[in-house]
Amino acid sequence: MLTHKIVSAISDAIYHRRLPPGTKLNEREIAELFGVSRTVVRQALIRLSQDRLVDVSPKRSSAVACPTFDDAYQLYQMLLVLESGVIDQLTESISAEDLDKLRTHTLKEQAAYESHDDDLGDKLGREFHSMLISFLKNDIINGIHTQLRRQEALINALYRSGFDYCKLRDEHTRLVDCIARKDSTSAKALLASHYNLVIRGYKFDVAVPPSIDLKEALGL
Amino acid sequence: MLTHKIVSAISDAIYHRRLPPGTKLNEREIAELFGVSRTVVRQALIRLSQDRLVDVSPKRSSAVACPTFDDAYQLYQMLLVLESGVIDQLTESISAEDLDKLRTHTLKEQAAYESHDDDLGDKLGREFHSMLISFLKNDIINGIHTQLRRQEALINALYRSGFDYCKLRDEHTRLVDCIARKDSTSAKALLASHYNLVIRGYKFDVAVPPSIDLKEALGL
DNA sequence: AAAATTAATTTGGTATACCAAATGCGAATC
DNA sequence: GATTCGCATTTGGTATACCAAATTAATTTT
Repeated sequence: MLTHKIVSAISDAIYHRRLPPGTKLNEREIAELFGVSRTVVRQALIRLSQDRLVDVSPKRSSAVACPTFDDAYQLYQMLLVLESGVIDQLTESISAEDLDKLRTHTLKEQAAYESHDDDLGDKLGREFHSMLISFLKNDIINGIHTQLRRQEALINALYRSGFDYCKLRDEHTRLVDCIARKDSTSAKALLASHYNLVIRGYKFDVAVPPSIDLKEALGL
Repeated sequence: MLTHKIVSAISDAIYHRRLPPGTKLNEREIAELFGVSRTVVRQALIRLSQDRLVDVSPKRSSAVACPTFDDAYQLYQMLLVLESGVIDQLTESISAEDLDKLRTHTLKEQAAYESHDDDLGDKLGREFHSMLISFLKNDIINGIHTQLRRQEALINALYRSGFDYCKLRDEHTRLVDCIARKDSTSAKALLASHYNLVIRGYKFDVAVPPSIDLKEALGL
């Protein structure tokens, strides 16, 4: 299915911040870039808009979504709600192996931090949350979570300034400890302050994202 | 936008169990029923498939989704996770007016039960959960929740046998009490047993849903 | 008569064509 | 010189057309 190919390409480009928020997505242009018809592109844009990755207003050009600051708040509230609920479930049922996986992961995060590899640390930090969710083995929850993370990428592209990676990494380690001793209350409190920290790291003065060459951003 | 019209019509028909799971959705047939082109129908089906309301396999006719029993379990786990997280948030911040709204609603549920109006009781029972979620005023969470409830309708159509409305209604009342005294632990325990009860009410021997006249089901 | 094979028809995937609304640009006006 | 009006162009919404895969029906073969 060609549609899927285009959805992946665009959502990947958004996730890796090659397509900044606000970028106009002209249907004919994209169709030509991929060598397909507008029909397919249109279907792809519909999917992406349902994932809140692109804004589509009638008779007006679609564009990479520009989440407001309120959108960001709501997204992190949703992530908090979701992961809190997951932690409630996991503290009762998590296996020893899964706990080990989490611990191993936090060690990797620490290593990335110590070698000052910010991109890697960033990636690992996100993977930590995905890993946590995946332990529930619930496809619905996993799907929704990855969808939320894609939106987060968009928000980061807009609002993120420098992060305090050390602090975040440390919180992941402590979170694992809470889960290990089945202390879901502390775990959730930690999670809440974690996300608060993330939001606080945002800058309000949004720089208008530079316009971008579509062809290059999509890797074509 | 014609697409939206068709999405609404189909998802409404599914939600109100006029379109049973497994119903074949022929693109040309639907196009003709609505007096539109297949292009539009196809776009609608893509949206619906992303909401897990229709299954679409390549080169094979789309059909109203037939969730497995495992899908049902995962859905209720998701609902539990989501609503647990919401309750965590609400117990800290719910307003007196919102609490009143909940209480008023449970009274309505009781009235419906006493007058043996099962359909109304069912409707009110679902609205209770939606109301709870809506108090967070988070569009993302609301959107995902309504999407989940649509899937639930599909599951009910397949697996539901008789419900113990009395018990469910009573649990809603007790849930409100827990929230009122900010006892989120009990509230969540109640919610968990609530959903367990729902699942337990399901019957395993799935009757093959009767085939249906599309035109009638879509109200055309 | 049952099973397998093939021909006919249905049906989904994609491309192209057409229309109308929106955008952009240039000229005319104040 | 700034603003506004109107025309040209772009661009999204929908319909139609064509192809290939899948389903069904028919036919043949064992």
